[in-house]
Amino acid sequence: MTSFTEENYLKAIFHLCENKNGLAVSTNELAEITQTRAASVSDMLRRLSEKELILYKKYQGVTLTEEGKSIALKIIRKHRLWEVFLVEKLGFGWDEIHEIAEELEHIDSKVLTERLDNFLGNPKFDPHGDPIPDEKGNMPSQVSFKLSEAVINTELVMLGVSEDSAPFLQHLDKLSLHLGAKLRVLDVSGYDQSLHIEINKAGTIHISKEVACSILVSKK
Amino acid sequence: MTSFTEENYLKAIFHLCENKNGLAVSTNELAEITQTRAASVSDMLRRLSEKELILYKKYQGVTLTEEGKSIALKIIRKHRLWEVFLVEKLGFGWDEIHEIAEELEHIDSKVLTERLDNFLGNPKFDPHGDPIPDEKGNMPSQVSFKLSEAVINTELVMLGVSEDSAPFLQHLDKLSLHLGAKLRVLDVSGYDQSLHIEINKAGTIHISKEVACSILVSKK
DNA sequence: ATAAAAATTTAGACTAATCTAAAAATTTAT
DNA sequence: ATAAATTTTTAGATTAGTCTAAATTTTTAT
Ligand SMILES: [Mn+2]
Ligand SMILES: [Mn+2]
Ligand SMILES: [Mn+2]
Ligand SMILES: [Mn+2]
Repeated sequence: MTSFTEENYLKAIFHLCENKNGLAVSTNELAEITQTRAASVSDMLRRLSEKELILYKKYQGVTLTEEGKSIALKIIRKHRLWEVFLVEKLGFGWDEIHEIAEELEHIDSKVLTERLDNFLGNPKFDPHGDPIPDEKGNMPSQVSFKLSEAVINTELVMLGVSEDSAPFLQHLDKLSLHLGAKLRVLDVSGYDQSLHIEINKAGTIHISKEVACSILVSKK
Repeated sequence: MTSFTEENYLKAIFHLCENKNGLAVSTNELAEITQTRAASVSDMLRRLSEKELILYKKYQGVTLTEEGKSIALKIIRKHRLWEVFLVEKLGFGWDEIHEIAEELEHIDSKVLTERLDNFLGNPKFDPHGDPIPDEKGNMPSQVSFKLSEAVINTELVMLGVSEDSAPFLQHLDKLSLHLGAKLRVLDVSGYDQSLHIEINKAGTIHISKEVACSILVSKK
């Protein structure tokens, strides 16, 4: 059995690896993301390694074994399914769900997960646009790029966000930037790289480079 | 903050107290219900007492303080709401939900609980007929008595069960004994006190005294 | 009223998860 | 290539929750 804590570590390793294209994750990175000290991480890595959930060479960072990856994907599946539930069924905003899903993701019942998935209509993406792995851990793929890298005047669709802090998501809400919105970059400032964009052919707004970097889009 | 474990102890004390009409609960009773040893219980009681969640005098048993009771009722509220969700929304049988609800009841989010309550239509009773406390901890009350104590030939409605083990509930399923069923006791055996009962004016069955003792009914 | 039995608590030990401080290894800069 | 800085690990301690075995208290039976 994997504990609540072990599951959080595996998930953190998975996410960090993902952002680094498979490169090994460092102790300090994990300490930061799990809100603990490096010493605690070292100790946990030793234990996860004994359980063969990670590949770990002292001082050389860590990656997941197949089994570790499989567990991480199951947690991520549950996290994202519960997020869909919270938004679609209970009417939560996308900025309010992360902490609750952090707890729900550890509920240990295969049949519950599969029934929930069905109840929700087998969604492929969560409310932040993140892909929901299937029972076997396969992620639906979706080609997307940062809004900040879009070609001017191209028709775009907003598919996701790469940050999910509440303040960021609330900021997007204020600007009416929701998943599915049709976007078009009208202009990029030469001074601060802020973007002037059109939303749903209706109005236009200005957004900072930082915001544009965290918005994921595809060509329409 | 109360831990997962502390919450389970408080809930156990609440339920045991309930069955004894407010009398103090013994260490051994708690050890049995929490699946631990008496020594572990003693230790936990010392800690809960320090937190002023229970009234505890060594060797004299334990009762809940108002605060302890309030926490226990919040957990029970969540347990029963999640049970309704599992049956009404996800299609689980009443025999499959207890263990899952044991985990879900510890999810700590007031707003989640209240939104779930609304989503479910503010149910007053769970799938086993047990009352769901409201936000303030008030239990809806319902007068019921054991089927084994019913007067012969009276019209009855099945309101709940006082045991919720899967084998017992599955046994009731096989006999088509569901909440809301209209029952009538036709006869009680002088030999083994087994009952001959009519269900929904449709058919009749024989049930043992033990089963009849765990079925709660009211006059129609 | 004593002794035996049962229930409960204490003592001492263990594991998981964490911490701080110190030691060791690796990386970076001169 | 060596020293300095940074990262990581180890050592030793702490807390929650559990256990077994022993001691203590309460209850029951003679
Ligand atoms: Mn989590
Ligand atoms: Mn998400
Ligand atoms: Mn529980
Ligand atoms: Mn129930």
